[in-house]
Amino acid sequence: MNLKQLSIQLGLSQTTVSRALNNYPEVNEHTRQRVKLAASKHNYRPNARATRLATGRAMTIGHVIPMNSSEVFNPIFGEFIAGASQAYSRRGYELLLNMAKEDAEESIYREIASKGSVDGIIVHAPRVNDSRITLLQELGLPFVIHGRDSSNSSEYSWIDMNNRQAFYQATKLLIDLGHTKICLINGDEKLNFAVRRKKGYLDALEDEKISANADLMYSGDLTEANGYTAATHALKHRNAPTAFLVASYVGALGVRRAIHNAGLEMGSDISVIIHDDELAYFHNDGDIAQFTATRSSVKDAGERAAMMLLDIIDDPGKAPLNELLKAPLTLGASTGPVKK
Amino acid sequence: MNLKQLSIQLGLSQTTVSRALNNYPEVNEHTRQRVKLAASKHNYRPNARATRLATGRAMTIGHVIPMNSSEVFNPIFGEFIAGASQAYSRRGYELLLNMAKEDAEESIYREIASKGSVDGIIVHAPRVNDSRITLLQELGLPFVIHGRDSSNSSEYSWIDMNNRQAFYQATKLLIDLGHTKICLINGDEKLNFAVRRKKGYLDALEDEKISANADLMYSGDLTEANGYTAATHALKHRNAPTAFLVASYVGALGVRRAIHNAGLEMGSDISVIIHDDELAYFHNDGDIAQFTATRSSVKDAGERAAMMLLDIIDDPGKAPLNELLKAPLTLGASTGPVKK
DNA sequence: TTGTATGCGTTATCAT
DNA sequence: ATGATAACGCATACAA
Repeated sequence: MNLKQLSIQLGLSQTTVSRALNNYPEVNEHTRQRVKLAASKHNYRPNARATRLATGRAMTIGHVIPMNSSEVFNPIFGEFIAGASQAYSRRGYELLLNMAKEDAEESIYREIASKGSVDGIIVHAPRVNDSRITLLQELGLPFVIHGRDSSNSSEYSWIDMNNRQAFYQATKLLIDLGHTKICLINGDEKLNFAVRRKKGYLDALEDEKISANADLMYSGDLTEANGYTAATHALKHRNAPTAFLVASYVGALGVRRAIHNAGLEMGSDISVIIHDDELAYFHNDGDIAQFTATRSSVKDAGERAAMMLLDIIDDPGKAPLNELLKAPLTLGASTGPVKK
Repeated sequence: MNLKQLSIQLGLSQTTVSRALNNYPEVNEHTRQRVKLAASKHNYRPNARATRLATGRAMTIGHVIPMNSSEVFNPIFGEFIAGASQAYSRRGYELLLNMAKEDAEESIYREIASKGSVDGIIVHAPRVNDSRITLLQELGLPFVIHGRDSSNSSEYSWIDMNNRQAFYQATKLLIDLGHTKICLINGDEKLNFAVRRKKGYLDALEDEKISANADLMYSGDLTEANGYTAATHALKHRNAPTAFLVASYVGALGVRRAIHNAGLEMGSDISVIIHDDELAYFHNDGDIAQFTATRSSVKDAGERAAMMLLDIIDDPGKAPLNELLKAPLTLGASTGPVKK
């Protein structure tokens, strides 16, 4: 059933039927009711392909997720997207997922911009000095970045958490507890968020006159296995750490395994602080949370990012939007004073 | 730049330019080169909204992910979709993600079918006697299910792993090792896959004349926390299990935590077998795998499901496709003979 | 080998 | 308050 058929059935013009369904004010209320009834009776819905051509809007947002060589899908993306999806469905948008291979990146973005299957995109996992940002500014496609570049941060729209502050505060707490050998297990330091976190860690050490030790810093995809390997390695070091600062819950699961394997007890023998993205499959809850953590819901971030983007699309003239989320430090069972 | 402008630039008709770009054989090779050069020079790409209306195909596949009340995004979906995405990009398709609230399910599927923004869908997480299957058959929208209904399995297309067989074999191994008190920590038994796994477990017990004990069976979302809670509870039972059978790696991380908290050692004191979906963030590898496991790559399943669906779309007359994946049992460090 | 004319199913403009 | 007609940007049947 299409608009033409429906209008013939009703003895009205396509125009009137279309207007009735789209709630144009000028249409007679009785007519509107009659049209809507017939539409739902015949299960009519406007063809999206035609609507999109006619209006020039795709009513679709693209999420571009970089897939690196290891082709790993980070659970954090899923959660962020689940949040964004709520905003889209409220406002009649659909979500297109694009898993871009890093090597063909520029052409992928150019294609997205010119083919017109989306009205805007959310950019995930920005790198240090990410070339995508200037590219997207050139292309003129509305976008919001989950994260930031190092500079020029008010010239485009982004949402981010305060990575430096969170890791500064976490490191400070460990130092206050007497720890001086603190091992950082960080995300991939090609990515901007990881660099900011490292800076927070290093700044806190410096403020407390503790010299940083490169042997106690790891960087990589935050998988369980990588967390395990890094922590196991660190614990074998002649100057083994008494505390770990881990950039994700999933990575911390590997750290926890390494600690147990070394015959140590988390919280008493060894302290651990994580950053907790509040993933639904990895709740850090309970009477006392398992891990002391800086927390920030990545699902909320996704929803807010989506709303920002839709606002920008609705009002293309407006200035870029920026939002910096807090990540408060919450105490759990995994931290304690250093053992003498 | 659109087709009209490009064709004027070239002094050709839109038709010829269109044919040249779409590799129609009749167009002069020299003309084709000239057209393609101009197209890439001007960064021209056909407008997807127009192409879709003209061809009647969306070149897009929908993935419908049920979000239940807890609104949880399962990492397994992400991995499956990452696999599917590879097939789509090879064949020029895009991926639309639809996170459907369970309460409005029927209307969501009707809308997907009638609005025409996708050419087919992949259905995730089929339930027991899932009403979506007959609905989709009525609607006539091509679909592939990841999993199966209980019956009529050759009347629609699906890809699934042999859940019953996998869990039968795993249970059998535990029994061979002398375990009789085996605790099942299963997925949500509203879902079909979980029911099949339970059947494998129960069948093996029955074949070995071991009586099943409802106190040793848990069912729910396979989060770390739920795995922990279930295992902790089981270990406090007066007839505590000597082995766990866990339906996912993530759930098993919680089980592992519970075992450690109880002061037990996995592998020697307590055996654990998991089903391993081979998620990238949760590799069960190493010289000796951490967990003894039945394994089946859900990413591969996603890729194969996508290929099946595209084949069905290309040839609508063909009979439904079915594919049953094996999940071989591989030995790891988490199993051993029962302690006397 | 190229061009003309029509159609895809809507929305939007301009009349009435 | 309703209708006729054009426009969106392509693909394709038919003509040459």
